[in-house]
Amino acid sequence: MDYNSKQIEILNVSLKLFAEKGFDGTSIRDIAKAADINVAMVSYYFGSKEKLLEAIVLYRVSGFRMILENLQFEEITPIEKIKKFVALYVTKLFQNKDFYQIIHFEIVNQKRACDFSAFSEIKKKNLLLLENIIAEGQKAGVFKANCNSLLIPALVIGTFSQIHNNKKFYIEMMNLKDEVEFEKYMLNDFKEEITNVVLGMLIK
Amino acid sequence: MDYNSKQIEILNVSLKLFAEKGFDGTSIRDIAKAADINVAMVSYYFGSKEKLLEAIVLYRVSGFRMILENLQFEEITPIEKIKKFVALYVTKLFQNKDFYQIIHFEIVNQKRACDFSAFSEIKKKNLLLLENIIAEGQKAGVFKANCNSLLIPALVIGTFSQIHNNKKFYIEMMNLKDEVEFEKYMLNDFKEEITNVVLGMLIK
DNA sequence: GACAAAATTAAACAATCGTTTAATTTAAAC
DNA sequence: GTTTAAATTAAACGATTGTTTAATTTTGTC
Repeated sequence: MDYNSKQIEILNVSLKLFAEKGFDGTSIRDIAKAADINVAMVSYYFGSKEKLLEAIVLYRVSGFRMILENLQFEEITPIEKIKKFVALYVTKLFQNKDFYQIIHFEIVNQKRACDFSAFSEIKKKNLLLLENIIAEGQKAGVFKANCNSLLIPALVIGTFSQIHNNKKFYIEMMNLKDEVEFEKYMLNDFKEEITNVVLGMLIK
Repeated sequence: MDYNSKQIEILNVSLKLFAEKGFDGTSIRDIAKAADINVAMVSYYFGSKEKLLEAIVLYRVSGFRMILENLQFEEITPIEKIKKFVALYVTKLFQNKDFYQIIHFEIVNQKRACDFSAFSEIKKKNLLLLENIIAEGQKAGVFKANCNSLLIPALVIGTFSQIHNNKKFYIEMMNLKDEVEFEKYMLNDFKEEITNVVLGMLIK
């Protein structure tokens, strides 16, 4: 799939709108207005609104080229690898939060006949990588024998989403002055805190 | 607010449908069909579709009578209190997962002019209770001095939601045989695992 | 500059949306 | 049994939905 600049504009605009207002809450006319195009262009380029959603998913997933994969071959301790793993994960969540917002709603909301297997495959690969790091740490005698690796990505993604979705609540509770400070918190303090939680689950 | 049995039926049916297909993805005719009523009855009883959503929120929140509050006065150690706190939290999440599904989407999706302050107030009260337990544990010398109490409910709710929203993925990854086994996992093993994570964050 | 393909447009399409109407049935009160 | 209010209904309302049409403009090619 190679899209021209106008198609990419449509993909980005509708990604943002779908994340903000939901797929059903966003009309093609909303998209057309925001992307400054005619209503017919979505059907013309993508076939239908639902196919546009599929195009968004494929477009973003294909951009998910595993930054994580290189971790395997770095010559650092398992603990350092876990730190990097979580840090990269949080950064990626932050950069793609709109995408995650959409996809997680659409996965629950099984209404759409949308294929998310490409997304599942990436999750499986990430999980396998994590298991390898943990096994490495167990072999080295620094990690506990019994730890549920499946819980870790769920914990990182879930906690991140939970806080980000309730942004206003947490800005108030943490006495932050604006959204900029909140985003700084997520990329710095939160990243560190959640890393420590994960390390606490693993280290003996 | 006291609703008759027919109104409660509408509230329950639309709660389920909104959780499954989203607010915008559910039509009043869908609700009417599922609740076996005429389409006009929703407007007749609740005024509008949006007011029905508000009624659902108020109806469920009012039922959220703090089981947690009694924890304060129990004569058990802070560690036991945290264990009970998390266990009650997970149970409540499980029982109200449809409601959480709706409210979390609607909080992000600021489209609706819906008042969720009643929900925020409950969250604040729960947070205060948790802070008291933690302070108690710190005074007793069993909990760390620096721990972000705000992170704990986010972690419990977030991880729970993340796993529950990706039910199919986790059933496959955990080699569970059906949804019944999955629900058992959530109420037993998961509850224990997430409790240990929280305790790991707190205990010295 | 003529031609063909692609891009873009405004208009119309039928379907569905939430809501209202006005008529009818049911229930309760006396 | 009559009266009155509440509950329920089918039908219609105008607005909006996703999509298609057919006409027009733009673009690229020779």
